[in-house]
Amino acid sequence: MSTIYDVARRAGVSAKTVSRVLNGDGPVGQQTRQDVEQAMRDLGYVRSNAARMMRAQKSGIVGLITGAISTKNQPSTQQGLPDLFIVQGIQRALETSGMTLMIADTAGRQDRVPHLFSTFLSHRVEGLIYVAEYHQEVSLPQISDNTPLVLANCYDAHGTPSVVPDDRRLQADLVRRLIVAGHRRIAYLSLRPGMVAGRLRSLGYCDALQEAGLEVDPALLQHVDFDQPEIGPQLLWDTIDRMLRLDAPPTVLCCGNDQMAMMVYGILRSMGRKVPDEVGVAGFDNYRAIAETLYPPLTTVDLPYNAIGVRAGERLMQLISGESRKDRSPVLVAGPVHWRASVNELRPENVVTFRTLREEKE
Amino acid sequence: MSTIYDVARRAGVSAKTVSRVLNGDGPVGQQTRQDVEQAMRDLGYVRSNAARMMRAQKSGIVGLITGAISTKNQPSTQQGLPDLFIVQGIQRALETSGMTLMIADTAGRQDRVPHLFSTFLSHRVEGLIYVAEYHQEVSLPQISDNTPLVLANCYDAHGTPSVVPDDRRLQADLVRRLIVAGHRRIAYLSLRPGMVAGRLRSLGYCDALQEAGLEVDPALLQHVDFDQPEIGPQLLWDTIDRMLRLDAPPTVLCCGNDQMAMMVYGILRSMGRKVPDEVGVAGFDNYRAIAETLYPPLTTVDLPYNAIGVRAGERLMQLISGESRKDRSPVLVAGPVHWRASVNELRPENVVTFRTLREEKE
DNA sequence: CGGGCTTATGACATCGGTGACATGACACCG
DNA sequence: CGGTGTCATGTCACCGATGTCATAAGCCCG
Repeated sequence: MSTIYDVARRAGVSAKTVSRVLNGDGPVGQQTRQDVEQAMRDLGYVRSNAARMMRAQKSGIVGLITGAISTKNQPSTQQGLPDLFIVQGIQRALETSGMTLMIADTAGRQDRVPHLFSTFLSHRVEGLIYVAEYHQEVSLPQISDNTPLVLANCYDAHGTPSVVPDDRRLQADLVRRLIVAGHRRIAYLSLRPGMVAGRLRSLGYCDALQEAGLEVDPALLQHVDFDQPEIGPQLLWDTIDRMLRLDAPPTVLCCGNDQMAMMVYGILRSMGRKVPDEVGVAGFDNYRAIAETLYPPLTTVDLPYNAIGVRAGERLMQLISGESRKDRSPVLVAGPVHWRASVNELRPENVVTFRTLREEKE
Repeated sequence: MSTIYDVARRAGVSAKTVSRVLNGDGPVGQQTRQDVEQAMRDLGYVRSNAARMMRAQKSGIVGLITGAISTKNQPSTQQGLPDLFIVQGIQRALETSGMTLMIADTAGRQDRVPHLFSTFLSHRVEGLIYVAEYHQEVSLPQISDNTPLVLANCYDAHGTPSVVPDDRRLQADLVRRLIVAGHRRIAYLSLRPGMVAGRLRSLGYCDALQEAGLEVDPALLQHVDFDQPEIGPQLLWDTIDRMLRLDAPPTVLCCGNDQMAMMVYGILRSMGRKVPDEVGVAGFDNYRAIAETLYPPLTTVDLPYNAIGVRAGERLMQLISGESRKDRSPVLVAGPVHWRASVNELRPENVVTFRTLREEKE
């Protein structure tokens, strides 16, 4: 691989002049510039980042740590997929700034994180992003150095800058939309409350009902460990069966996520219930491979992992450039509701806008 | 960030001695070693890769180019997901060798590839891997340099080392297993023949039938553009309807991939056909989020993207270390059949082993 | 026409780590 | 006891790009 010296020799100038052409700093004569550029082309010259960075003390590298890539095919759940979208968003955000992304993977072992941090520091990364597989609280080793760190899809107790999905608001938005469509008996099949997302989404469900002046019926708010290896489908079956036998059964089942919704489709059909005519189904995530391919397509809400990545990337760039080191509050990201054929709009006379509902209430 | 000189001063030795401790090359006295290690700990020293590489002319970095991360959420299909598993596999393979992975994304624009190559070369990567979103032939710009390149999930016309899924064999394995289960009328709903995978899988289907002495009935081998935006489901519906109305209808529908199988589930149910009792369904990919969550769970074959990544990583390491530069044939990767509840084993009297079938034939 | 200014270019040191080589202190051996 | 080998450590140059300062030519202006 050729160096500026090779280029300099070939162009008959000094190395410094080549450097000037490369960086456009000092003045360079018209002819000289052309000669140098020609020489670079002839030699297929590519500038060495390592040497460059040694002087500048800037690597142009951002480190990304994730469990995404490896934990994902162990559990059968879809979990871990999101990180990839987040990673994509981060890439997009960094692209603009000319940073290169270096990715490392915990391979599912949290204890490797310190080692990965260290590897990144040896590359003198200018910033770090930690991406979690699902919305959660994490506890990372202190990075001694003053390398900025941003958490994506997670947060910690020290107030490290973070970007997380606004699960509560998203679920509320979806439920509001169901209410607008005329639904009043809305069931919620929640994820384990041990999961942050499960808790927040349940809260969002309650928010929307209360805003509309509807009561939260405990019989319609159940959590189901649907992804338990053997018993999961059975638990889900039982819960749905119980709900549908209520005197006032739900007209729509809100599921903790799209994957649960897919399982619910199968169960409802095995029960002989038609979706959406007998009962509607809604998901969460807008996991398109599922939501759009299911029959009928699934009404769900977009958890914009991409946007989370973009925001995390932007946040990091701010920190690197020294701006806004102060702002400590986590960034919340939301997305749109996708209304598809899995939920009916109820008969017009029942359909009132949300606004109307609130006005009635007042 | 501290340097070896800082460490050296603190430990009261020369920089070279610190270097020796770091690399364990020359001999170092017991006490000296301890002093140096202590000093490194005190200062939180992390060695600079840039400086190290300038001397050694080794970056310890491997470049990875993929469209995976960005093209994936544009089309609604599941396409692009595989790359992530491949990336994971590559990570695993490189981990052992201490290489760091640098990832760049085409952001869906093929024309950015040359630029990405150049960025990587400026980091003096020791090797490159190009990962395609789906099994295909690609045509990449020549990398002038002698940096080794491995193609994963794709191949080119120049015989660049590559690792691809053995679609033909995988499909044949699955169909063989169906035959062992007693099925004789096996339909194949193929992906577009424009796709490499579609062609190869169809061939594999034929292979298995022919091996078993069964005839390939053109009425049972159809290709369906199931992921066409509007008409896809309709096309699929028509094709299945036609097949099921045959005098000798198929007992099992083999789908081009798991996503098509998911759609087929919905269609069969809307037709009032029970899976697996009236007709079986089989997929391809073992896309677990779908295959295991569908009800009933889907019989499919594992397209081991992970393994493709691992093999690609290993192949690259071989090339970097100079071994086996000669071997030009692509590496084919296969995986196991996953037998689940979506296909029945037919009545015992019909069930003959594959071996028996062949023997009968002879 | 000489001083001051701009433009174009080069010489050299420097970043942090490591290879090549040198040095000094012992130990071992004939 | 001198020669030879081994161990522990240091000195110095060098990798490639770039910041600092120097130099040289050309030009403007009083």
